[in-house]
Amino acid sequence: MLDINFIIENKKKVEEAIRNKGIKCDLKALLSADKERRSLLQKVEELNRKRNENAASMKPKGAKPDPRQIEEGKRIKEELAKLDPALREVEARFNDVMLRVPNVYSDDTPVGKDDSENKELRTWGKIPKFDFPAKDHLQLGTELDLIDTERGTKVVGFRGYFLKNDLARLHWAVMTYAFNKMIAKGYSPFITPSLVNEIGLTATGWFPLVKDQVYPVEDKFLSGTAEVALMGYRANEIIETKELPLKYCGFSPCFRREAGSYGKDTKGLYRVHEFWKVEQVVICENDLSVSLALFEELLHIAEEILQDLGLAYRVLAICTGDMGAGKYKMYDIETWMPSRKSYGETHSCSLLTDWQARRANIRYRASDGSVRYPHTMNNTVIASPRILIALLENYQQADGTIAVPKVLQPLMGGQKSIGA
RNA sequence: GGAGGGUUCGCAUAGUGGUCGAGUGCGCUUGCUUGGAAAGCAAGUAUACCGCAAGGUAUCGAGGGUUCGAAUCCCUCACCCUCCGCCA
Repeated sequence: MLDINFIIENKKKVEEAIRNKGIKCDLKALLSADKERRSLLQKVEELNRKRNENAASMKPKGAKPDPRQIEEGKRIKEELAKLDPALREVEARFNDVMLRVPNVYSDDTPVGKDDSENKELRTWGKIPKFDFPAKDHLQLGTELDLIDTERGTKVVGFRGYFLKNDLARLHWAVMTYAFNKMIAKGYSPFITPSLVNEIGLTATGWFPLVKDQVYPVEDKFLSGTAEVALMGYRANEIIETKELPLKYCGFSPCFRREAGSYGKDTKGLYRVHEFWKVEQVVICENDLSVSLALFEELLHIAEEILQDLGLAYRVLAICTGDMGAGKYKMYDIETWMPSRKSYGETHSCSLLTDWQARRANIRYRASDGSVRYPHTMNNTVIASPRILIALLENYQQADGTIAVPKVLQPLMGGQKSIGA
């Protein structure tokens, strides 16, 4: 959410964001609703003032209230009642659009329609060359009894899967490795709820913008990322400056409907409805010089982990059309996946300025005593099973086994390879 | 799932129809006092919106309702606590 006054003062910039991000949002309707709302509010406030005045003037102890004043009170009440439906209607209309107004984007964000216009910033690592017929992760996983998608489909349905045996261990190893790394970097570790109410989903922008990606469960929802719970964590609170920046990392299962992607990535573990992720979330001062620096930190931590794992990757600056309504600036990290003969998205790093904080009503007391909305940002630390695709495919050996990256070996009981 | 009790300004509490956006204690801030500190004394100490300001309006878990007037009465919901049942 943006400040309505900011929207009014920066109408051009906001319009540009709506257009270049490809968001459906009627700014005109918002501005006219705002005008109506303000003028109605003024009338209501004036009537309230009169009502309070009238009531206060007949306070005297036990004395019989003046019938004329009671009549006056009734009259005011009736007038208020007349305005009430209109005010409710216009406020609902106003709020509805407000929740759909995208954030503006940074000057260095590439303008583009879709992911084809993202900009590669850098690459790292060596793309492996195999002197034997390389297999994809599904073949490797099935042959070595590590992945069972057939029975996964039996038990779950489309996109269902089981991770088995050493791959189940590798999953925990890489999760634990990433989690420990975050703790060492000074991030507070969380195991966050995945079954959640609307508060975090609205705060992060899933609601109402991409509500169709979220599974409902009775009166609750299955969250698509720990970011949802971590943004809800401090909702409606005022944080003391000395606490900032808040550095959180959260592990949780993640659920995504993947609505509208039925034809995409139908084989293997790339696009699934249920996965696990360690996520990093930072809440900091409303100051781009602070938040941009922390934003780079989040990116570098993720890069460091991929480097530790010895996986080749590239960093992309995400263009307006691919970045999502709330984002001010966004990077993706894509990791090399031999079977795709290209990089596949494994990390997504977003800076939201105060767009989420307003929705979550998270505020902080600045050092000058004023109350402000902080900047928030988040990035993947590690997400499995997608990262397992890269590990299986990049680390496959001529003898059909899969090597375990050095840093994960201690977490696999010293095991150096899988499928031996 | 059943029965009962709660939710007030950071914390603890007072407040059962008008003088209550709301008292007291603790905490915190500032000033006085002091060699310094403690104690003591004094003042201040929620948030949002409108307004240049003075000031106004709203908010006592949330949402409805009754009333000229609601923290206070009624209804619905959420959450917390106690007891019983069930259970990973």
